[in-house]
Amino acid sequence: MNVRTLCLGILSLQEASGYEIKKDVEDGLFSHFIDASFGSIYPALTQLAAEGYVTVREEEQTGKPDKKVYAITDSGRNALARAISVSPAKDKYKSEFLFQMLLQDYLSPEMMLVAIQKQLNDLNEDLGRIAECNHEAPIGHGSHFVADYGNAVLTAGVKCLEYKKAELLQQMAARAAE
Amino acid sequence: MNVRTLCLGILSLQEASGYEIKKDVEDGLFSHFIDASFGSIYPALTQLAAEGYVTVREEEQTGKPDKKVYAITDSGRNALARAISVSPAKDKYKSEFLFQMLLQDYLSPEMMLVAIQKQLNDLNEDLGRIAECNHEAPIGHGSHFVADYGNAVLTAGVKCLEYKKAELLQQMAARAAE
DNA sequence: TTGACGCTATATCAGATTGATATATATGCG
DNA sequence: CGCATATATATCAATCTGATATAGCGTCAA
Repeated sequence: MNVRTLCLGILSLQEASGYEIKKDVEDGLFSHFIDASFGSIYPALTQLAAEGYVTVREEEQTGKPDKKVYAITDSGRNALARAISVSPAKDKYKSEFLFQMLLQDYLSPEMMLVAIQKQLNDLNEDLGRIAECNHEAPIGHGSHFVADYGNAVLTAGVKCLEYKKAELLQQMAARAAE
Repeated sequence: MNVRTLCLGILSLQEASGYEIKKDVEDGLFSHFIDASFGSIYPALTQLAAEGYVTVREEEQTGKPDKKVYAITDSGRNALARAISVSPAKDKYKSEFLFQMLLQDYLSPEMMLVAIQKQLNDLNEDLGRIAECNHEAPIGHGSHFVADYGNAVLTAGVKCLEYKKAELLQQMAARAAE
């Protein structure tokens, strides 16, 4: 799935500017399972507009710079329906943290502890974002589904890491006592 | 973290050809949290060799084509230690499946069921790969750490989806009974 | 024995994407 | 006024993916 389809999907839920789409995938409903940068979002919106899948409207704002608000068209909804009907690609999970942990022989216990703590913070931040989004603006059944899945997976990660952290602290204490 | 560092990390555990590195990230120890294609692995190895971080040796095989076996050098180990000492980037998780589920209004219940079942299969395949790898070739503490984390997270995903699947089947049965 | 298929193995490249950078408007703070 | 921060759009080099090409070798059936 490319960024064009992603934008169509978000615009099918609500009109938005490029900046707002970026916020959705960074802090919003989509943040824990989608990623996209300005460098792909803005060209995608331009292209979608050229293809007639979205309309643009310049909107003046008070206290903020003007923005371009994009809205999906019927033609865009059809294209979206076609795009998400094909069997989706397998999930991709990339973790530099786990890469570090696999190569832990190159790390001091102190550095491992820092890395684990950072990962715990990241996971808890994601959990917080999910809680906030689902409280503020749940969108149909879909948002509960992805929130439940996200909570389940992230909570399991936290639990596992809390255990690993305790184990490590115990080892460090034992070594210090020698 | 780029593919060059990834290759150095794998080569720090064992010598390998480009093809074998690809297998490691596709079916092996790294499969559930790393991704890399031939198009990035082969150029990375060529570059690492040019920089003196790895050595190459052509190896003839019986019953298979020849291969180029890469081995890490001391200079490469230093570069690796430097690279993994910097705080790792945040995990990236991309899920077209969750994107589909968020936009489930565009999907029939039957299509949702197919998607959920496919996701369950994918998760269980990953769990199978982890079990196999850890049984066959555990590499120090690191591989237990990543296996435990992967098991925890993937199992939580399976559990959540089994529940969602049952819920959906119940709804479909109720609708059919009307 | 031929040829179709699959696995091993390396290589290349167009197209997509990232991450950084540039530019601009507006607000608030000392 | 300068500085920081948030909003907003845009661009681009470097990187990476996904597809494709090429080739050696084994197996198995026609």
